[in-house]
Amino acid sequence: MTTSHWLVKSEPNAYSYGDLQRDGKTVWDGVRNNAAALHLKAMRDGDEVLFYHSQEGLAVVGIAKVIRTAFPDKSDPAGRFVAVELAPVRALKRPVTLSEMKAEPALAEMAMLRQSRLSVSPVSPDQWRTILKMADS
DNA sequence: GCCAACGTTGGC
DNA sequence: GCCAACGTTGGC
Repeated sequence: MTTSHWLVKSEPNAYSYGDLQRDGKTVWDGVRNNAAALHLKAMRDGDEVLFYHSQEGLAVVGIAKVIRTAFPDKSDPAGRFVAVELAPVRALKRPVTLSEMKAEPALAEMAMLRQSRLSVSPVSPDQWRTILKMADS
């Protein structure tokens, strides 16, 4: 079975990568965008996820993994959206900032750069490798 | 704080 | 079913 790679955004003052490390795992709910929800549904157990801090930090700071695939998001009264569960893997040795990512030609096609408001987006194997290299991790 | 991008809502 | 108005996200 092949694993895929993803990127999720979170405002660190709402929920940071440090919070995920402290908690050990978390329910990734509250996504209210159809494109993002499709990506959540495509996640498989063990898929690895870049954790990006939006608003403050503006950088990929760590790696998480999917430990529970999509299930109904209890915080959605209409019952249309889904959540997954994530656990921390490791913090990056060095955060990779948005400006570095924008300056890297290998990342020009990255979904999160092309559509800045998308809170859950796919990451190709090449993009994944590039970002880890930029993080020295 | 401002504004661009983009999704959603509601009048017609 | 179209499209203008409005709300939200997120970078600057």
